[in-house]
Amino acid sequence: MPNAPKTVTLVEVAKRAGVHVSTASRALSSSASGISASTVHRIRGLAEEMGYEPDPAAAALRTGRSGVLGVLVPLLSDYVLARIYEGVDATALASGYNTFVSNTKDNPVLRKERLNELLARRVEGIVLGDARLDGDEVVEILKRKRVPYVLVNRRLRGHPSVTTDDVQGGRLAAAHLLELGHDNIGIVAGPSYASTCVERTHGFVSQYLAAGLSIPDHQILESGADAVAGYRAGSTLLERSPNITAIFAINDSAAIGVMGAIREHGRTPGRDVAVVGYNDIPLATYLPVPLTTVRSSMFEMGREGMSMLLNLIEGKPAPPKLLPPVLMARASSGSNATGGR
Amino acid sequence: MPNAPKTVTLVEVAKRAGVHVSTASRALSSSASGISASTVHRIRGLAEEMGYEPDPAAAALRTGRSGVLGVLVPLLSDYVLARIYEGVDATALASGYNTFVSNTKDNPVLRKERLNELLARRVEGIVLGDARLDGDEVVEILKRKRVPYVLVNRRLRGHPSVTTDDVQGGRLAAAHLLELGHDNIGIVAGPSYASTCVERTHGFVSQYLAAGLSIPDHQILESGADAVAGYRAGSTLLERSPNITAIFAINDSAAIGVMGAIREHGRTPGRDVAVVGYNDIPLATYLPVPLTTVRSSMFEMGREGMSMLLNLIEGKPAPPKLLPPVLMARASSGSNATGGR
DNA sequence: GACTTTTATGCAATCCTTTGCAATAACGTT
DNA sequence: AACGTTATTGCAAAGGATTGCATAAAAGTC
Repeated sequence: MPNAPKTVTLVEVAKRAGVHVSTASRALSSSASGISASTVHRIRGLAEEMGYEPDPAAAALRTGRSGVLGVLVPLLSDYVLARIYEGVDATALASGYNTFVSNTKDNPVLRKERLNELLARRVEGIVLGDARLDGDEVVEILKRKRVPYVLVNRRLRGHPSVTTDDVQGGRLAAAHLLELGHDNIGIVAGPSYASTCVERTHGFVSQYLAAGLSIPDHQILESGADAVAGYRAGSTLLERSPNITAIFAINDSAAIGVMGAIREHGRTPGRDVAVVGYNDIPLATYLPVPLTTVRSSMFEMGREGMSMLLNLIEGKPAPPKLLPPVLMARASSGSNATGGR
Repeated sequence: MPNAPKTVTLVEVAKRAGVHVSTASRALSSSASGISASTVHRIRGLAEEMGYEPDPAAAALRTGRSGVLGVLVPLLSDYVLARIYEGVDATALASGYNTFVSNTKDNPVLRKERLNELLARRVEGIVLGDARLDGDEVVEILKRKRVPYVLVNRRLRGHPSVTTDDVQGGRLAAAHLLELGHDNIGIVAGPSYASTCVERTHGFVSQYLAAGLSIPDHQILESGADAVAGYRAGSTLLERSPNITAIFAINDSAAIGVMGAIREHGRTPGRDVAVVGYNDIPLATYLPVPLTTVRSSMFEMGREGMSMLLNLIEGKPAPPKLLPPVLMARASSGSNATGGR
């Protein structure tokens, strides 16, 4: 290597300071215990001046701590997950950790592959954004191997998690549509392996039941979670039951797809058919027909999830946490825009 | 530590195989040179069976290669950047690398901080998604320190990059609106430090000039790059010049904001005012008024950018690369939907 | 002032792989 | 049969930081 970057090592700093490496090491450690204030000051100054940066590989090798955490998400190009990850990563960085994030596309095979890559990298813990209700091998492996982990976005009974109170969110959406007098509802329910979708749908349905109204099974459509899926499910619903007056979609992307379907059926979202989404992605307000939706705190969820993981790593307990959702009423449900932007 | 995860080390594999660690190491390396086929087979089998995974820290310490690359982007929760990153990361994974990705929010101070974190982590190269035209300290540092890097999304003269041909993209948008007879145009031009925005605008304007039409300066608005910014700039344009018949926005998020502004001014996007965006994010087709836009290959850009970085790391040359944009005509420009979905 | 306690620093081992060099064994050649 | 090759494997050092233990110096005690 002709142009080796030649980084400064601790020995060089120590040599220059006229002390032993061990002294230099201690002086630079956060709890510079047993080192006189003057040498601490001197060495830190010298290290700074020489541009010394500890070699993470050497430190990891010695301490067994990689300083790296893993994050698995279904899809990072989904705003919701990206935003959660931003919260996760910001918090990790603030605590001196870095994160590896990987897409799993909700594919069980890919999930295990990605998990193994993370474990091979010796991550100290994992934030899991794609937990599955239908027998989640990944969480089982994590539990068995005693790797600290926290679920975000989706949750599983008996595992540490930070999620939105999705049952409550579903109820909010239902209460809103009930208040507007809708009694013939379609639901784009998303995939059945995602707790988010199941709980939102359940909350919605139970609120209607509480009002003495039931939603027929053929008007609750399992689906994907993106705009295309929303479009397809929306089309099916409108064809199957043309007299539906409102559609609840388990997230905003699907809701946007639903609006597209409504338009293609020659109707107008918000006037002819009410649409309610979930998450309140930033675009929601700015859509030609602003979207009524249930706001969830994505960034905060990531932040809290990472905090919980850091606690777990330190051996502290981590009770599951629910974040409260808020209804944002806008034009797509034909309501007077209470939520505003 | 009562519950140390006790990972299997190479010594244990070697001991169990009855060979020296060095033999085991060589047997497991991809080019198992100088080791008999039989022992290679035996040791690999044993390693697999024992669940051996090499310690990346130890390997990195010895070889000086961390196996990690860095990625800096303005904002990962922006679909465009997330999608580019997915391409980057997928390609890195396929080559045995992992990536650290960080948001810089287009903030110069944050950029330097994030860069230093990546360098402290000993990344072997960096993909930069947020290069700035107004004197980019980060690329200068990378160049000076001889850290391999590739620009994606935005480019800078004289630096390796993979970007969309944004001038051409701007031309396509302009040609489309010219064809539809629009001669009074507003432009939501985005930030002036981003080559994407500058080049798209320049391409657009030059195409109009070529057609003998000029666009007045006060109808070209510098702005942010998200929906809010698009909304604000759109509002300003519509108030300033009510007789504008078409607006070109430098990306789809801004375009969606513009459509919101148009609607709030009591007009209908696509009928009263044509809107053209850029990138063709998946939502674009499914909007209540489907968005005419210039498609760019985001995933591919990430993939190509990472390939180029890997080449650079191996010392191969890396000429800048331009990807061709494609116009997707939809309802927001009032055109008969040629582009389809 | 002799002795204990505290404070500050040095010593050396350790973490796990990788790799240049040495050594041995197997093979072929004339 | 003696010797040069080639094929395998072992040896040991290196890479950079951390940390328990030991030592030396300083401070404190009666």
